Amino acid sequence: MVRTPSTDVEEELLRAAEEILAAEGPSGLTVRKVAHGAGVAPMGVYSRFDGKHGLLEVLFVRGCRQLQTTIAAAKGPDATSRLRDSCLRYREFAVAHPQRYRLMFERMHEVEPGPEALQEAFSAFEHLVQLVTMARAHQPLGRGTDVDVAQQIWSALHGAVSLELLGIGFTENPAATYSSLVDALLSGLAATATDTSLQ
Amino acid sequence: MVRTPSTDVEEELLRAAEEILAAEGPSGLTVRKVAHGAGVAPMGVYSRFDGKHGLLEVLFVRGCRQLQTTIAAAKGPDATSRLRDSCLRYREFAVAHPQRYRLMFERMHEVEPGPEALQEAFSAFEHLVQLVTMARAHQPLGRGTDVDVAQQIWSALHGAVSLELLGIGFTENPAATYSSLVDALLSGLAATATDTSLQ
DNA sequence: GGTCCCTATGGAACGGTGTTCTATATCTGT
DNA sequence: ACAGATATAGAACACCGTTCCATAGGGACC
Repeated sequence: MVRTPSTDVEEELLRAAEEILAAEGPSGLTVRKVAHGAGVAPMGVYSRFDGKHGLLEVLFVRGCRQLQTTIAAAKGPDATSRLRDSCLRYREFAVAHPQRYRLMFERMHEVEPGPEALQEAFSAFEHLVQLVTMARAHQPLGRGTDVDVAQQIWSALHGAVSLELLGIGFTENPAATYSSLVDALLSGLAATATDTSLQ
Repeated sequence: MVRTPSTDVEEELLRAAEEILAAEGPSGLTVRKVAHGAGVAPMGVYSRFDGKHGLLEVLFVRGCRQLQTTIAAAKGPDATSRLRDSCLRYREFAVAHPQRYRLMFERMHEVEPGPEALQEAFSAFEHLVQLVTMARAHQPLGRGTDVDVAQQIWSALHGAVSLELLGIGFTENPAATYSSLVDALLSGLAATATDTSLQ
């Protein structure tokens, strides 16, 4: 029924798209360039995906999974240190794949991820929530629900990474400043913790 | 020598641009729309400003000044509480003028502010640095230079605001989560402070 | 006041974008 | 081998920022 393509065009399009993204950034990601890189006419992007929007959505989901994988690899003797290690790996991912991070967050308005993409993609955030839950099992951490605390941590991480990628960081050693921020926030969350039984 | 324009076209263009920005967001800001709104041909944007880039740069500088004004209005009995109030006003500005904040940071790659725009515009950040300096005169606050600490604070504020404006905040009460984040970070900075004489 | 000239402007045109349409070439099933 | 469906290539469309150029308009001088 379904004609099997001679070459897997979808994979070729995604390969070309990620190559262009890494080389030229989100601005260079045009339908014509991606199609040309895959040896296909622009129409292929519409038959295989839902136009540029669908292509970007796939790249968005892929990026979120990579980010989750990076964070999930955090190691440490206890839950708190694993949470801290996850925070540090968050920046390492963004620094290692700046164009991908830009596409996912700075240019999220172009991606316009649908509910399914957001839901399935942001299990990365739920993983952070789990880290918070486990850390809270051993020590108090912040106010509000686990989601609230995870959101606060994510906010700080994203803000630091975002400003650094935007090039408007005024600090000399971004990694050290980032690390200090993580230490200060986690320390402050432990200090300002309240009863979590109400969550 | 210079022909005086019948109406101040520059002001009219900026008025139309800010009107469109507030109504439709950065995506709706097209040269043709702005020129039409000002009753001028698109060419006017190039004779009065340096094309769309120059127009966006002016909007960027204006936004930074508004942000600085908002933050500078912070009140409090001591420097620490003024710093905390400034942090809260930061979010209030973003929530009150979301499209402007988006243009300034989320779409900064379209604005491409030049060195002069960055220098004169980001005196807002220097104001934050001054707040940190004054707060540190009364209590220890964080590690590193005043700029380092200010950068950490700004990172957290921007990250929280950015995620909220992106619509990927999973918390129920964004204002409360934001306030908790500020409290936790300031508390943590005070707790993780080291000798600042090395700055 | 009349004339000339310069300048700023309006409108068309250009290259590029995402998207759509349609004729065609190709592959599948009989 | 043939008939039919299908995916594709290429042109076309609307929009974007930008540029070019003829022209209408006001300022300077007589």
